Amino acid sequence: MDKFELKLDQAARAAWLSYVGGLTQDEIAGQLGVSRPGVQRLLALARQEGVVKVHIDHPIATCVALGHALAERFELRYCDVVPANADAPEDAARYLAVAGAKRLAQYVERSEPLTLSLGSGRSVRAAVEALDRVERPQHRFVSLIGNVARDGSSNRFDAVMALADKTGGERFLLPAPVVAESVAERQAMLSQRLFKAIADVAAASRAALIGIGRIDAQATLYQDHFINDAELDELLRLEAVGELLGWPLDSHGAPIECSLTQRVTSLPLSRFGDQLMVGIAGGRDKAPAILAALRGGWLKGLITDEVAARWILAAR
Amino acid sequence: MDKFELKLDQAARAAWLSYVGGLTQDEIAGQLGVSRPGVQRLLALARQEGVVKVHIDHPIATCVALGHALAERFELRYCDVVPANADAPEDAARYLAVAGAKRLAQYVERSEPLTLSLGSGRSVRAAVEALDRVERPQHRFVSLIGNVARDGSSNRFDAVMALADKTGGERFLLPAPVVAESVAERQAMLSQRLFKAIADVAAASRAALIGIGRIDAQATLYQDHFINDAELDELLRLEAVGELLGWPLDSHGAPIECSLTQRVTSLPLSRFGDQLMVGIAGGRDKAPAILAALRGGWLKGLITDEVAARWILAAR
DNA sequence: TCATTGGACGAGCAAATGATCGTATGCGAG
DNA sequence: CTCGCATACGATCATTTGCTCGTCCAATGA
Repeated sequence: MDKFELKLDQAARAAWLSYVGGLTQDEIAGQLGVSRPGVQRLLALARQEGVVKVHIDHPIATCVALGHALAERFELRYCDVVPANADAPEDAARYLAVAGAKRLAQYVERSEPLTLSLGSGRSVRAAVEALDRVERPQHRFVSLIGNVARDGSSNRFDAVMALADKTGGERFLLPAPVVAESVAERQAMLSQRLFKAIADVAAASRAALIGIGRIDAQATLYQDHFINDAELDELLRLEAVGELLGWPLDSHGAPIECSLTQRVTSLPLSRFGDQLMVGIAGGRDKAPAILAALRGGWLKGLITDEVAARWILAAR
Repeated sequence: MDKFELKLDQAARAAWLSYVGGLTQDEIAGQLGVSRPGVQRLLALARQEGVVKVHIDHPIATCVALGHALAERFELRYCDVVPANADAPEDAARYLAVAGAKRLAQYVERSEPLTLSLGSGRSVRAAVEALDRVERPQHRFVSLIGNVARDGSSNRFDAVMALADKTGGERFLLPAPVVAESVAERQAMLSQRLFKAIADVAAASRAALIGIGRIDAQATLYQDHFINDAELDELLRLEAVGELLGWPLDSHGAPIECSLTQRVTSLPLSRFGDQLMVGIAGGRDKAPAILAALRGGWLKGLITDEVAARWILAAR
């Protein structure tokens, strides 16, 4: 019999005793008549040779695996993947919100004063709503994207507003529409003292939770009338597939320069290099946009669902 | 969603990260936003609820499992089970011998002086033969069963002789036939000074490796003419199924008192209460005998093969 | 409203684990 | 036969793990 096979036999014995039998390495060493480090090596060999197979018998396991793969591929600090319930699509959105709320809670529950940024998107809003109410007046919450509608009214239902309401923290809202009417208007806004002050607060924030938008006829930017038909057409022509804070990205995640971007009032993406930008979005439709954001390296964290995760990993 | 299910979700996540992802509990704690002891508890829960399934992908695994089950059931210090190669039956005997030699080597290789007992049986002999030659003149080897044939000649091929030859150790042989011609002859032998001296050496031995014999027309005792037709018939009538050192046992492992046992010269089984008696035998045919020996509680170690192990465990 | 009890939580500690290093052992080439 | 190389082994140490205990919080009942 082969010398290597004999060793593998021993390794399999050791593996059984360790993983199934539940013995300690010392006991196994006694049983097999080798030293404790010898057992160590046998176990390492058994794992390396694939003799030991571990299976996690729970639906969530595939989600964790997907998240791990995404985190590895795109160098994320973390990636949460929630199950996509095919039977009840509305559940997926709720799962996403709960997962987002969990991450938010990790920050908000801390008692040291903290600055947190929030982007736009229904998912961000839903995450905030899923958060438990907790008194944290010491925190500051900044919106990274304008919350003024075309008609000049402030959006009462902004995520920052909701979060500040829930915690009693301070709120900092960008006093601007997402897209200015003209380049000159944008310049005027950006040079406001208040605007700069808010940008400073945002720069000091620990982390940011932002939505990821798609660019097509169902794009939020378009449906909420932040951009018009002509602007959408231009973006589609330039092959934009997604947007972060209103900044359009191509399929490789590179920012797209165009007439629209001359008038976007959000803080530039490049300003967030050192903070933990977390994207939250899910669903097959948003997958290409998420992939673009990941490829561009803009995100350090991601909260998504199984469907999007699978699509992205399959897209290579 | 159920509170318990949520916890199990978390537990499954933790289990995946730990067993598949290979993260430490500290890292998992960071990922999941719980304390390290929390992860500990989650992993314990996952194991307890059967979320984690470990499979050892190697034929030897079933052998180890069988051995473990036998050791548990019959309170053995250890139980080695070797694979039964259905294609090559002669291999089974060699495997058994190698396994026996391994256990023997554990004792023999020690440098402190050691006394070791050996019983009868082809398996014991084969185990000794499979042992590597090693110089250990400090050891003492005792035979627990007579090695004098009916014609008065000493059995040159006794296991003790072979082992002493291999190691240069001292040999102590019982100067008697296995079964005396008469009760009186047995008395005479047992009262010899030499006989008593050997019994004392045997009593001082650390461990004993003994064969397990079956009682039927193919019984070694009978085929080697240690007992005659009439004696075999008596044993069968009294429902003996096996023997240890010539002492017949019924199917529950209880010693059988009969005319034959009045003349057996081996040391009584009850004398070995405090030492490590290891049985070695395999094969479907010997399985009932092995089961009897186990049920009687005579053995503290067992070396057998897959076929016998399966039969014994199935016999309940 | 307050006391009580059950359960969860985290600090701290002992045991177990994985890894490194120096040493021994065997094997092949010269 | 001897040298050099490579491989394997076991002592030792840092890290990780499992566990115990005291504490706290929430639910329950008087």
